[in-house]
Amino acid sequence: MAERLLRADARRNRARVLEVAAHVFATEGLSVSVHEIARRAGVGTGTVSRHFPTKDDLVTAVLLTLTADLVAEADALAATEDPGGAFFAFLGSLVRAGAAHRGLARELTGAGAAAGAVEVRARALLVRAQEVGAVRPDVCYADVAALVTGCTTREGGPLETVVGVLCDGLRHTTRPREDNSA
Amino acid sequence: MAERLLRADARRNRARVLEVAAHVFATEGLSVSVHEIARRAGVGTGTVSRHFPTKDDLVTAVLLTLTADLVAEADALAATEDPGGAFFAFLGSLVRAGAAHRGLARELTGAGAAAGAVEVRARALLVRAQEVGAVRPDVCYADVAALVTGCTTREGGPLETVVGVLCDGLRHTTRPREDNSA
DNA sequence: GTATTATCGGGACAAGTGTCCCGGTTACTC
DNA sequence: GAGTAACCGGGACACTTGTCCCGATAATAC
Repeated sequence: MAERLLRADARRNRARVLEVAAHVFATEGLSVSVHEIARRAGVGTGTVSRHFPTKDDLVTAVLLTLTADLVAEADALAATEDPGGAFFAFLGSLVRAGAAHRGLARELTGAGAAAGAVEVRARALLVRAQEVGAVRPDVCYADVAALVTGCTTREGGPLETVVGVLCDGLRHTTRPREDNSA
Repeated sequence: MAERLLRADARRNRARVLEVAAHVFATEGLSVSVHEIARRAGVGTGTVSRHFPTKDDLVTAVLLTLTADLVAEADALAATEDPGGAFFAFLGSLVRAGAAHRGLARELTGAGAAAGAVEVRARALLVRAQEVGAVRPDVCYADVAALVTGCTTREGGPLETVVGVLCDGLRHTTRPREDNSA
């Protein structure tokens, strides 16, 4: 970490830009311009450009702050004794995080540089839940990611219902059919 | 319809632009420029601009050609004697249509001018399926639309699994709880 | 307090977008 | 087949976006 080498005002500005960007991306999507972010953060466009040479760098940095919490939660859940409960709990967290930062929802579950850590954990939780028979065995991570992304697009209402539907659908199983694959 | 007033070449060009736009929007999303669409259609940008004064007009026109089939199917299903089956069948069609035209998926279920007709039918099918107890009563159309949109983002694999998960989750019900609302 | 140097601000630039317009061409009418 | 008007092509324009640069400024070391 070379953060200590930054000057005090530079650290402040960097943090402020990151904060504003997170808020703006969450509420208005990734299409907001860098100029607008700089304006709202009260800095010049050059300042943003220096800390985050590319818009993609800015997006990645915002994603990193988001994924940190999710990664920590996933690791905690992975140590749980209830693989099914752990998976479904993380599913809810993913949806909530995605819905709270709508512009970044797709990137959250994707294989981007920042979200990779989340994906790895989500995959592991899924596999573990499937091994104990808590989640139907025919779904793969891409299926779950797509469905989660969809849930995050639910606007103007509570997320509980969509998450509930999703969990019920993933559960193993509506009607026991334990041995239709072996 | 004033289409008969168009000159022959104008009709041809209009159809060609529409065709190319549908294909391009489907495979590369709405962010493709009008210039690019004109180039691929082998016409000038002015030609596109005249038939569809605004890019939004072009998108709407493409959506209209898509929704026509869906509307017809929905009307046919609405006359069926199995509300549950009708709803789930239409759900599958919606997902397939959305996945085949990824750039327009969100607009398909939305309240845009062109997709309104689809939404009205989907709402009706949902309500009817809920009335006979085939679909859990706590979901609303916005929930379904969000989940369908998610399914359409599933890339590189078969859609059957996600649709299956979605249907199982929506079905009424994993464990009967008929009277928790009344 | 002064010198130094990292950092700032915002104007500038290139690339890309949607939209419009005009001279030329082609299809339809008689 | 000639006249007319609708239509075409693509260049032009205004605008936005991401990125870079440079003179001005303010923080840090001594």
